[in-house]
Amino acid sequence: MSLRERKKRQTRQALMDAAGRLFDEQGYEATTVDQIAAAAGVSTRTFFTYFRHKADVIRTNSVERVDAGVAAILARRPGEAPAELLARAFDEMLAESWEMGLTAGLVGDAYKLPIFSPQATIDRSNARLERLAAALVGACGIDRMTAYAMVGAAIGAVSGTAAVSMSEGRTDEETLAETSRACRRALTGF
Amino acid sequence: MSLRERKKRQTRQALMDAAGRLFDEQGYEATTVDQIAAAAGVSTRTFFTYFRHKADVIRTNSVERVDAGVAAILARRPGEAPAELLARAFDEMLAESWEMGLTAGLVGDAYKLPIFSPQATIDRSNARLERLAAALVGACGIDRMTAYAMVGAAIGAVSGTAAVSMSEGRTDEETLAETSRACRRALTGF
DNA sequence: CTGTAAATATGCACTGGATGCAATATGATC
DNA sequence: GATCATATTGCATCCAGTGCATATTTACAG
Repeated sequence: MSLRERKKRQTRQALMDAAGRLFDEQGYEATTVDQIAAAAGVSTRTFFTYFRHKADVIRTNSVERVDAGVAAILARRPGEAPAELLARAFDEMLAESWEMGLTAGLVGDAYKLPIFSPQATIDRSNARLERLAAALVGACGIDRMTAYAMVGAAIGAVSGTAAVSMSEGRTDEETLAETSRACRRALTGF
Repeated sequence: MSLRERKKRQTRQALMDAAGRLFDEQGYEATTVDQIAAAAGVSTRTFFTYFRHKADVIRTNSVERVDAGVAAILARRPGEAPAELLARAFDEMLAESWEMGLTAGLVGDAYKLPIFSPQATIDRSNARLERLAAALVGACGIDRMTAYAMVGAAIGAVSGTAAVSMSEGRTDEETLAETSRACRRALTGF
């Protein structure tokens, strides 16, 4: 790997680390991009060459987690039902999510559809939805609509459960178990 | 109703009308709050006394639609299963949503959990999730966690389906039917 | 080692959303 | 009509995000 590439990764990581630390310390809203950039030792302008939005510095993590989910889907066991396969994939993602200490990283800010202008393309933040759904279509041969509905339902169930679980002060382990269960129920019926 | 109250409603409605028209004409992003306020004949600052955020001028509609959903839940038929009840409630909301011409109004920007800072309260935009879940708990006596998971799954399924349906250029009627179906499947199993 | 081209980083100006505050206007009340 | 509460407004300010021009750094050829 070239020096250039190494430096880029280094800067990117420094920004993510600084952001994570500052968000933990002072909360997301209270942290400015200026602070993150300063803590990472680069200019504010440079932050935006690495991340489109302030929130992207978080989502990038989830992108990597979605990789795990996609991988799990692609490793489908012969004959495995789509619902069960997706549930397993979510378990992978959730586990990794918590390992990284980003409690709601996977679920937070999950959707951001363009509300008006039908011609608007789906927001980047929907990339995870799209990737998982596409993998599911490829692995199981189900139709797109169903795949999107399944992934949407799973994310929604996880999100809703995480919200209530955290608000009730559960531990991370409990929350993890609850979200996993909710995800399965969303896919196989309540 | 007092003159004061009437004027307030009038101004509020004028802002919502202006926003809806401008959003339709030029898209959400391209429309500035300045334009909305000007079109409604008030100052920019006044816009923010009526709506917290630019997006609220839309969400207000969806709040009213959630009213319909809550009402449907509260009118539970004796012995009706929670999943079926919630599915019916979503049908009400979706139908009203499309009637109002806000294609993705119900689903767009559905979740916005506070990602970090565990002590942060759930974002207002989750109000609809909370209201529906609370109604479901009250009407059926199921536990909170399950209720949140169900509502989350339903919203997620609708959201995911709407995204793909719109991106494929379906008509509103088709999208409505697809989302309704997806919602049911999320609640009763894929 | 040096000069050059490409990629990166930075500063600066500017737009747009959002908030706080103080001043002003308007409806309610007596 | 005087007075009080409430709305409205302008203004200053903060922060996210973008465009553009400039400077700095890396890659690479000679």
